[in-house]
Amino acid sequence: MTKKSAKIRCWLMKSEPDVFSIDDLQRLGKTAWEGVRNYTARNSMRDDMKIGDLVIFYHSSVEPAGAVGLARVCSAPYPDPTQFDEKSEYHDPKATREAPRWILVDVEFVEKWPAMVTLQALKADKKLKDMLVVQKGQRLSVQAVEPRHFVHVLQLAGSAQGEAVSA
DNA sequence: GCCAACGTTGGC
DNA sequence: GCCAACGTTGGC
Repeated sequence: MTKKSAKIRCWLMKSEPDVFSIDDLQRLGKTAWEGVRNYTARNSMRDDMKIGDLVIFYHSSVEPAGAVGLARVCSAPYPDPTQFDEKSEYHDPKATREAPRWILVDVEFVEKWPAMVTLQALKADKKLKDMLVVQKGQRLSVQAVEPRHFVHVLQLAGSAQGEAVSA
């Protein structure tokens, strides 16, 4: 194992499929990851994400919940335009264009998996017991994923990218 | 729909 | 700067 693999940046991003699903991303090709209103999640997008980083797309608040595909970061961070939009449900009256509060990145579609890897399956896998998404009570919507966890999830999913990422 | 866990706000 | 109250997330 070389140090190179440790430098792979991997993420997991949650979305409620009723609001925005992997199918929506596939159809659009890419999207601005609007509406994140949590500072930890924002900081990840603002400070740590780089163009080309791979993202597990996760469907939350749905039965069953789980990982459904792969996306890729495809922009530098920039202010979430919805914070300035009074008509948006994501409007933030405390944000100004001079001092934006909420920063996002664009993500592009990579692949949809043949079947969801359910949260239940993630929780049942001993290799993933330290993965953030399976921890009780955790609800961070943008989270870093350790490469060993990332690769394993892709293997469970039968991802076409799995081989390339682990190589 | 319930509610545990967590994050944010605001009074002090 | 503490912490109670409140609002939200998200699994179940």
